[in-house]
Amino acid sequence: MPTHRPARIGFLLSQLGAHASRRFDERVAEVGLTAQQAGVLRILGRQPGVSQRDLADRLGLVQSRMVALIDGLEHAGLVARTRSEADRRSYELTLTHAGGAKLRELRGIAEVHEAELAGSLATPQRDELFVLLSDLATSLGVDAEVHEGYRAAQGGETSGR
Amino acid sequence: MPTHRPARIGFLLSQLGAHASRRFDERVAEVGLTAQQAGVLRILGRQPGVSQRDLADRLGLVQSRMVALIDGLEHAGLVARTRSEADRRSYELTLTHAGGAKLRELRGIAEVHEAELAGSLATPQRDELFVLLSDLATSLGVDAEVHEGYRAAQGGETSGR
DNA sequence: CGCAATGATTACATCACAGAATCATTCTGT
DNA sequence: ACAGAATGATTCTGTGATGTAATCATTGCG
Repeated sequence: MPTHRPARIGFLLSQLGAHASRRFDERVAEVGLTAQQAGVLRILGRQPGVSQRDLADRLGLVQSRMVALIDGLEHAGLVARTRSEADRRSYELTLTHAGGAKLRELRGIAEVHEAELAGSLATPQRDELFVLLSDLATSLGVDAEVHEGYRAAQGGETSGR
Repeated sequence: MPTHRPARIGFLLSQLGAHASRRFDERVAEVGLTAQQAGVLRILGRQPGVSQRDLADRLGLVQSRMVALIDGLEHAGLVARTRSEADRRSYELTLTHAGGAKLRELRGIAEVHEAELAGSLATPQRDELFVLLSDLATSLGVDAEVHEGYRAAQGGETSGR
């Protein structure tokens, strides 16, 4: 056995990723949103006017799922559907005024979330960790923009957990 | 805004954790298991004779879920149920011979998995990352043993993705 | 001895999600 | 300009994962 150190990094990433996701879910739930909805608001904040199709691709889910997702945001008054004049099959989705306010609120949440997660590390370590994780994401092709599903990962990892 | 660097570490952890979990799922699926089942085998390998109740607590799921989980492993001939003599309500779960073999197979998978994930980092960086993640896990109370669910985290994180 | 607590099990409800079919609209080739 | 393919949104339906409550046998405590 050449590399006999157990497979810990994969295990830790799974654990910490699950933890980070769960905590984030809880925080956004406190302002009445799901993480998916938060993702929609984020994208619309940076790129108003995208279609449901675009959104679905970006967030890594199917079109049909997007319908109910946008329905919820529309009923909550955070997102507006406008028929595109260029292509009347599609909508141009935009944030309402309330949607913009909610997005700013979410950014505050993200900062608190970050502080909770990385707050125990001293600044140099935090920077170092950021660099290492970024490198990893790049070499693994984990794109910040295109999201690739995210299913359960119960009990796994074999050599840890 | 004091810390104006966007909340990237939480985001990266979620992304990379999802990626790691998904890839691990795929790999264990190739040997006919789910990640949950792999988790059961791992624990039984280190601690034979535990009950379904113990297992459920350790893996962070409910008792009722454990029934079908063990059923599958039992039918596959990897795990054996034996009535406990001390407490005849519960079972003592153990790995069969085939279960032990499967566990060794899983350990090989975990090594390949680790190599895929962390392989792009040079050894010193990999060690550094391991230390940082371990510190994080410790200070966040993310225990390697007690697993805390793991639900979807679609589209979230607000300031990235 | 009798009642509360506990392990395993079953039955039931719910929820997220994917996939197929549908409808309106747009695009493409000729 | 027109017929057929492609595309965006929507609806419907099936499936799988999971939690909760009820049930049964057994144990432990007073």
